[in-house]
Amino acid sequence: MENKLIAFILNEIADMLSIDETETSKFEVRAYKNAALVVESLQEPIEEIYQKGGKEALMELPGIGKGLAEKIEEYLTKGRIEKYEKLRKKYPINFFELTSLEGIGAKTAVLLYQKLKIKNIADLKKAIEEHKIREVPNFGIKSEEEFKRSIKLFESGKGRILLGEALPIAESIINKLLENGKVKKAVIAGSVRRMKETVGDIDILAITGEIEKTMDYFTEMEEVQNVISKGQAKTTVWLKTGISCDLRVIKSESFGAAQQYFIGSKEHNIEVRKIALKNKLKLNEYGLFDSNGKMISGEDEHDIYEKLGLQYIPPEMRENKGEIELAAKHKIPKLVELSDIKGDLHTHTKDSDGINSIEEMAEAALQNKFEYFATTNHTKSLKIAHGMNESRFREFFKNVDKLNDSVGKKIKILKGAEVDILRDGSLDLEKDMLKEMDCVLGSIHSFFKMGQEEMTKRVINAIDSGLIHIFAHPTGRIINERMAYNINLDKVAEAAERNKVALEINSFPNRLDLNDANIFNVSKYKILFSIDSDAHNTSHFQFLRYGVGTAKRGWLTKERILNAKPYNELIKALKK
DNA sequence: GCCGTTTTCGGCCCGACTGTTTTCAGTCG
Repeated sequence: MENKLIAFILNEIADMLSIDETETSKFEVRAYKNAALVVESLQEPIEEIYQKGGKEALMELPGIGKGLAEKIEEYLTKGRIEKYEKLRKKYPINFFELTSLEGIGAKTAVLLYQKLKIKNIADLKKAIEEHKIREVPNFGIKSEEEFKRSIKLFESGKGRILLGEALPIAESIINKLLENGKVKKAVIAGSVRRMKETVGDIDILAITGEIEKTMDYFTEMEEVQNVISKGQAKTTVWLKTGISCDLRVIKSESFGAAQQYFIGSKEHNIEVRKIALKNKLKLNEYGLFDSNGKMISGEDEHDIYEKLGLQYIPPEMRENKGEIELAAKHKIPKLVELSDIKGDLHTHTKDSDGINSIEEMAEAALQNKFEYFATTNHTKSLKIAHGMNESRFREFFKNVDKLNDSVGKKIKILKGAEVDILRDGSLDLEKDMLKEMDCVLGSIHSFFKMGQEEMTKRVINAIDSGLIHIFAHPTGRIINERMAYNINLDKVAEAAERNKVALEINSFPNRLDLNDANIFNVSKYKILFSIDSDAHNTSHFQFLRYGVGTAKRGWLTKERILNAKPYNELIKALKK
């Protein structure tokens, strides 16, 4: 797949063009940047698009016209783009590396190259050590320190953290701001609000009558490591947890506009602003304005979308993936909510690798107001997790039966297992045993490195067995730790449709598997999804909100969610 | 370099903060 590489080249061309900026090339730069984004987010390999429809098919893509289609064609047929080669000769700089440092864009990179022959981060490090940066015109000691800090950040690799870490921090900061009394209202914006699986920073919007005191309080919170910038409208701090946090002070008449703007995404906002322009209106973070500059909306986010002729768009959908077209037709689906989830179908107890007993899990499930949950311990071949064999399951289920007798009126406990799908696709427990269970998850915990064909066949074998209800964490990826195994999800979804097997959306913060893009892609099949916590202790039930957020990012409604069904319907669905 | 429900020419999202300067360019979101 050449998409990433072509996007990379288009980005570099944009960087290099931006150096010699005349009035016209400013927009050429934007065109290249925009095209890079389009190519990178394509679901299909661009070489396939080209093979099928040639240059004309490329020109069908948004933001790609004749010129860019020819550049892409040149790359696909000759393996090189002349314009790119020429620019590279002029600027032999590792732009990708240098511009990924905070505070360095293409122009600074070139200035550093022209003055100090700096081509990459290693060169920059050396120049900082030798205190050469401060000798360059327009730079000083502060710039030198800023670059040093950026490199440290880059090398620590802590640029992005898990949603599951960021959201609780953001909520805690908001609570403190509200308790402090100076802040009337505070909300989360940015990628945290959009429930992206990882986030690069935390954005908080607040209304306050006492700006300076609020900014002072914010910069002095115990979570803060150091202050990056501090102003009347915006203050940025670096948190001890290794992420930056922006606090923006908003006037109440602009609060809706600010939310619309700062929730993003950037790509979504650009499209919404274009719609405003088409209607001879202007939209910015302060409000929606008519051609006379009169504010016609701003306090309420819903009202802004409405005045633009758009249905309200849930933050999780705001990625410019077609949601604006749907909103214009008033066809935004009613997405699943956490309150729709009636129970959890993937949980563990201390009998395999969990922490709590089945009794404690039942109590916690009750507190979460579940109608039911399934207890699904690991099976015998997963030794590391104390996987259980048939006789241990039988013993364990006697306990569950007893517990159901006593709490069954309040909550139903389904007997199940997370059964290993072995190398050949067979299952790690006797068939008769599996048939007796209420809810069986199949999952992969071994031989992750199989080729795509073999891995896909292995999983389809398991799905075709008719013995599993849910295929758990379908790609096996662990964010920032382990790549997804190589599997053809389309074929898996086809098999799941055939066998009425649900695909899991595992809510564990470092899994979120299926992810948003996977969900979006396979939702074209007539399958259900199961949003599960994979709880290994009683507090893990709270992870469900991340799974629900991911499902919303994949545009799912509650009708598509197996465990949004009430108990009686769930049982019927599982019997099938 | 892209694009079209005023346009095949003339637009293209836009405001905040910083550093080093003294009026603004660069970067970011």
